[in-house]
Amino acid sequence: MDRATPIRRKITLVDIAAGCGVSRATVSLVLRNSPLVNKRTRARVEEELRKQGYVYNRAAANLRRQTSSSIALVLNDLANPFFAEFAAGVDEALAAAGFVTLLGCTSESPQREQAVLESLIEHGPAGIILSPAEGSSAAQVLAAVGARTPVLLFNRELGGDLPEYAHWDSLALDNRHGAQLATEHLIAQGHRRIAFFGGHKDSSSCRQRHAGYVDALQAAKLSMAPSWRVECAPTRVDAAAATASLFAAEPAPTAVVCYNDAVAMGLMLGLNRRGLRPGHDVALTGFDDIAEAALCMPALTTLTAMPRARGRQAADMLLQRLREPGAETRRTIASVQLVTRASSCPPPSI
Amino acid sequence: MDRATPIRRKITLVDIAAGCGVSRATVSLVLRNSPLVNKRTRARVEEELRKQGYVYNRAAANLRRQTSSSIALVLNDLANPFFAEFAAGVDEALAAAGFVTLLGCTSESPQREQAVLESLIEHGPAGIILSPAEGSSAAQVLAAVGARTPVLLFNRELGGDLPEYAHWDSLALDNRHGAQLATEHLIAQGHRRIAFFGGHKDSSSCRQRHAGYVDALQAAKLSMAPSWRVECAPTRVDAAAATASLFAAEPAPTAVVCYNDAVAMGLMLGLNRRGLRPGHDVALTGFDDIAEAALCMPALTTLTAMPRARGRQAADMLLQRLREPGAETRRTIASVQLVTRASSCPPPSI
DNA sequence: TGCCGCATTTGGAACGATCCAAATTTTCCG
DNA sequence: CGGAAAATTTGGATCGTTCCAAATGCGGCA
Repeated sequence: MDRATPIRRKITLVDIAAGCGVSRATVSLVLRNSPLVNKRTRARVEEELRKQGYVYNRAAANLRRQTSSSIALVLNDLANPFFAEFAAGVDEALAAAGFVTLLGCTSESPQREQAVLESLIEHGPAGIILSPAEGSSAAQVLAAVGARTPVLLFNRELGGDLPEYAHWDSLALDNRHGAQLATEHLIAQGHRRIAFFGGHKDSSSCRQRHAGYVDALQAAKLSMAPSWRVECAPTRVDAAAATASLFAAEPAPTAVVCYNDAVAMGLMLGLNRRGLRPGHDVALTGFDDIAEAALCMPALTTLTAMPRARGRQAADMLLQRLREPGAETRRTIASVQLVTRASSCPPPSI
Repeated sequence: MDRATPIRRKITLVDIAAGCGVSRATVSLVLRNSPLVNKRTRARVEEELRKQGYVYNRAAANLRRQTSSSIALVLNDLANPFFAEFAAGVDEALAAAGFVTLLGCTSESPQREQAVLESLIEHGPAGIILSPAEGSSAAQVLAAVGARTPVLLFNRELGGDLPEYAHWDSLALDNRHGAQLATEHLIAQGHRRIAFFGGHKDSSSCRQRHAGYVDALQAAKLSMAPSWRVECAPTRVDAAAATASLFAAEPAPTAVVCYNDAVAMGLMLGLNRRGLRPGHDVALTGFDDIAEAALCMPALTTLTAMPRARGRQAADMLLQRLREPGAETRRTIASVQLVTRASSCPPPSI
């Protein structure tokens, strides 16, 4: 049976031109809404476009015009709800500006990051939004993407220095001030023995958050004990396992500023296992305001960075850079907001 | 100082060819690792490529070869952790196969879905992985993408019928069997009055899950009361608000099979407000195994679909389709697994 | 020396769009 | 009606790569 198949070879400008007796150039003008073409010609061409089911070949156009209509978004961890929201925001803003998003995930591995960037750059994105993998270095990223493509760094700093000709914009969260807000809030609740829990010292965001915590304690003239600074991987399981170290020495803290929400959740688990009720016997705060923060028992006091808005902002910053390649480098720090919930209770003794 | 600026115009094959005195064609052969070129020539060319910092222009190559190296991934809701994990899995498998992921989010709007598909298709993806927005119809999607590009439908069915020439593969979850497993588990725990809570009847996944619930009840010769079937939007707030309907008539259920985890979380909230302790006075189960399911109090018994593995599977199915365009349409149903946690307690009276 | 076969290299056309300068048609006005 | 100005259309070159048929160089052998 020789039933007509609707899957035919690709329709191009030439087919349309032939179909309605004009030249390629005219069809091209119609496609781009040029005011040059005659109304009646335009109507004829548009009819033919519809009839033949033409689809524009943006790759060919980009090749000829030396332009690009894509932006690469390279994330260290898409499965993290914070970055998923961020990605949704980026895509939203890019789509609105007529760009498409090329996605790449690095799973926190600098090697994969390098490979992903090398692969994406071959597709000629107009720019790159990069949330670096932990341990990724400026030299490495520069080698992969070259100096032609503008990069916007999100959330983390790169190790090592960039040569001065690579002026990369960045968008970071106000980690320091955020942690300070959380700590001040706990102090205001009446706590005097406050620990900082989770994260690794070699992560820039962890250092910054810890610094904010120290700021607040010093401003309130409160002291810290060495056992009140516990490092662990920023995951629930690790945090749950590390809980014991907090209570290794006397006096134990009555409140804990956690590196992030995941760590805080793990700590809740760990506290429960020790027979301590989080939000009752021990106060705690997180960072990120992931969805479960509002839901867990007790609901978690945390800092929200509004990741979707940050995604839109990152996209807008990069688009702005494309518009003005020569403008001065921008290093934006987005403020974060304290969301007070049940977990940051006053100390039990009061 | 006339320090060389690393930002120059784009380096092409011609630059390399000129730089080491061979022809374009030879350089092209080197790039594609052709065995035709002489060893010494290859070495010379590769040196020059390195020296000039050449980057391959895949778009130009794709244009010439009539190929594509991208796959579009269109999701109804990237902010949902389930889809974020799925996307990470898709990207992982595509990257391994040398493809890049073009991302598109539709925010559950068929209109945006149409727009997103129309935009992405202009970039000429080799195929599309689509998790349709609620209410999206086959005709609409077909109009946007045409019949030339293979589509893999994930998770949901499209409204309306596809013409037979558009043979689209699909990957769905075994909603029916999953809900049946959950219901059987509750029956095994001793429950006799079991409700089905949440979701909309016009959603295919909700119908399927409800069917599995009915299967289990009928197999156990248990009856259902009309008030034990409550519809609500699949969000926490709506579910919390709808809780009262479950207890509108006597006798009230002792266990509840929820449409998904979000609904289950909302129900927990609603129960708490009524002074009922979920996982104690009322047993419940969810669906999806989102991250908070393991964390909430009580931890939620639910069904896991292993979204990252599903993402890899979806990508592999589509890649397989690209390899064999003529192969028979595949409609795969991925099994789901029951994860038993504290929320599915025995009835209080036992 | 001349010819063959093998290994290697090459120039021109092509992919599907856009740019541009020039050609063609239409409109307007004396 | 003629001719200039305006409006519209057009063919050829081009973007960076790959394909292809043909050219080149070289060693071996009669």
